[in-house]
Amino acid sequence: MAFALAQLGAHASGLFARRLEELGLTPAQAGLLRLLAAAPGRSQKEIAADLGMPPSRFVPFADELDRRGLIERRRDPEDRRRHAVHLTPDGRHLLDRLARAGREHERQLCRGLSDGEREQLLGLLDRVVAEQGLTPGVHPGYRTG
Amino acid sequence: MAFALAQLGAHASGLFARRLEELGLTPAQAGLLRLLAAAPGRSQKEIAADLGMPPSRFVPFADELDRRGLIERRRDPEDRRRHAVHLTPDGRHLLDRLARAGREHERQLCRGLSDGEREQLLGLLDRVVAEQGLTPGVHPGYRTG
DNA sequence: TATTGTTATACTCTATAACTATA
DNA sequence: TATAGTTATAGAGTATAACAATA
Repeated sequence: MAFALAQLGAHASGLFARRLEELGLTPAQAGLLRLLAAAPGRSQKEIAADLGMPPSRFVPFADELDRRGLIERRRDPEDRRRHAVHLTPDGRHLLDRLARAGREHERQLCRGLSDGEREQLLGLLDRVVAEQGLTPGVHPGYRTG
Repeated sequence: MAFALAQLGAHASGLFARRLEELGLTPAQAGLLRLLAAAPGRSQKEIAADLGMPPSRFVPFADELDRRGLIERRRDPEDRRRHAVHLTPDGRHLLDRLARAGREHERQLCRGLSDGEREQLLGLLDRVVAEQGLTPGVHPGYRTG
């Protein structure tokens, strides 16, 4: 079972990464966009910590998306050292396309299962997620740890 | 469901990687040991292709395990260009410990499920594996592609 | 001349540490 | 003096290309 889970997890991640590639995004970039939608306007340092990267790496990482007009930094007038990071309208639009890609991805993985089977599988997976002490809806990617 | 699979797959791989670490192995090194047990005596070039790495990378990769006495290269007397790669007795012994670690890993992931539920889950996962066109028992790791 | 294994070079990615500006 | 952001430097890992031995 461990093997089937690892195999399917890699398969699912790989397929989704390919869909992201069609949108011009890496998984990490998509993660930042989602994070900004959920919690806009935070400092680069805070966001970098959430993403598990040092601030020095966040800078060029954000530069790329900034250059493409998907995010923007706004200097905090209260504390001019802080750069609050926000989605731009273009970024929000791309996030919509990303959500659509996610729904198609889900359909692609579930094909061949009946509705009942799909619910049954999801129920069992959720049981294992809980039993393993994982937080539903959050996963740290494939880093070691 | 895609998310739960990716999350659990990463979790399972991460836990197993930690067990391997206790044996002093990376996942790639463990993969080579398993491959040598299944198909001993092949050339470095063939094995490198199976593992998806260029021959130039296989050399230092194998050097490490060679230095630790887990594998050995034997020059093919028929064609002295070829170096046939084999497990040593120490390598076979480590492979036994690896198999034990795998069984413990499996138990750890299945805990909290009844025997019936475990079989049900495994059956559904196998269905998805087949539906997605994956080969049971083989997965390429988390590389892109 | 072609092939196996090896070494050398160059490139990418990343983290740590130095630096700038604001506080 | 301390902190947010940035830039510089250095290290690991990797692939491509050159090389040596054998066919």
